[in-house]
Amino acid sequence: MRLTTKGRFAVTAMIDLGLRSTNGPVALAAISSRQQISLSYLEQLFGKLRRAELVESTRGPGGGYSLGRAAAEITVADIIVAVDEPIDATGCAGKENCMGDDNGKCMTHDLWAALNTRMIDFLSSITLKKLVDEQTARGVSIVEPPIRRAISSAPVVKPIRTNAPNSVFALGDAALIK
Amino acid sequence: MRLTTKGRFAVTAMIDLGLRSTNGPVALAAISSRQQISLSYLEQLFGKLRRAELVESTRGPGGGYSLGRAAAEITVADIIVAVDEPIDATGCAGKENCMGDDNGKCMTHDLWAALNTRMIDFLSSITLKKLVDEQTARGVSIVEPPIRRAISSAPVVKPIRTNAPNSVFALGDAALIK
DNA sequence: ACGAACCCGACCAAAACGCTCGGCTTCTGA
DNA sequence: TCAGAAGCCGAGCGTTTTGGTCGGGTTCGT
Repeated sequence: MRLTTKGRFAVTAMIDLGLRSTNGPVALAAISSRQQISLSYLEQLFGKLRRAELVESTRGPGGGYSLGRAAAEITVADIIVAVDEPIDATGCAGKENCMGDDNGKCMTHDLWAALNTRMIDFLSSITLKKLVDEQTARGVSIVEPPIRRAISSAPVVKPIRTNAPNSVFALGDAALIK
Repeated sequence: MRLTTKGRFAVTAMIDLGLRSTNGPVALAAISSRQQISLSYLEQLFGKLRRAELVESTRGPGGGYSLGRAAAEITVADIIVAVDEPIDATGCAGKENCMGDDNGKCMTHDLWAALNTRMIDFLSSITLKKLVDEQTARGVSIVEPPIRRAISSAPVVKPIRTNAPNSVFALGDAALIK
């Protein structure tokens, strides 16, 4: 269970999807412009999400992505596990041959097993539906005009974003952490 | 709030420290050989931990590190925040000028603020004391001979470890995730 | 058939990860 | 007093991850 911006992007996109997937599939380009995530990056993320069967795709014009199952059945843990590679921090990769000098048992292994399951349990308790409801409660306007051949203006604002993994500004977190 | 092996190493080392810091400071070399973490890497981590006042250092022979305050007053969140760089996943780095096409409010920002605080709250609820107690309950033998000029053998086993951030084997997680 | 949308793989720069190395300061004990 | 144990510190290094671009495809509605 890793926790990076990648998983955060995925969760954000999934919420966006959950907010407007009531009437037909949602195109990635729409999510891209709304959430300011690069389209190609979204494609990668949704490739994994689709392989994890969290979303379904419909190709061709008018297509896009829809939720693979009910929003109440999708948890944050599902999403993060789907997009992030698994890590092993035990030092003894699952094996039991790990022992220090004086203590004959590997401490790290069971420790992280415990903490990891706690994390998963926690993030599994937060469903996508809960997050979506929070957003609608906060009054996010979901207009999504049922397009169907009506656009000509709105020349697709390219999301400007440096390729720096984390921005120099962390002031958003300054209030959060501590 | 990022969650990588870095923070895991730090927590592991802090538990090791909490386990044996009852009688005097603990040398990093001891933690290194027990937990199989490179000494120099430990030095970097403990540099940050010291600057965060989670540990105190005593120099000179017989020196080492001890907890900066009671183990019950140190949380996992404290440790992780101390060693990991902060990240910003909001897209709008704390500012309010972020708005999509149709919705005039930034969704991502408050969303991650909420989820982030939830994570912090959760990890803040786990104290170092709790983890240390779990370990002693599981019967970790803490012998730590009060050395004082008595070593000549035991030629400091160099911790072998690839410099791969996460090992190829993730079987430890296979049982944990899902 | 045009084009909207998903699909996919290659590639890329910057950053973080985990670690090494070398030199330094501080302090203890013989 | 002085060797050595320990913390301190910064430069650097190879690899992986991150976030992204590009170019080409395959479907499929209109």
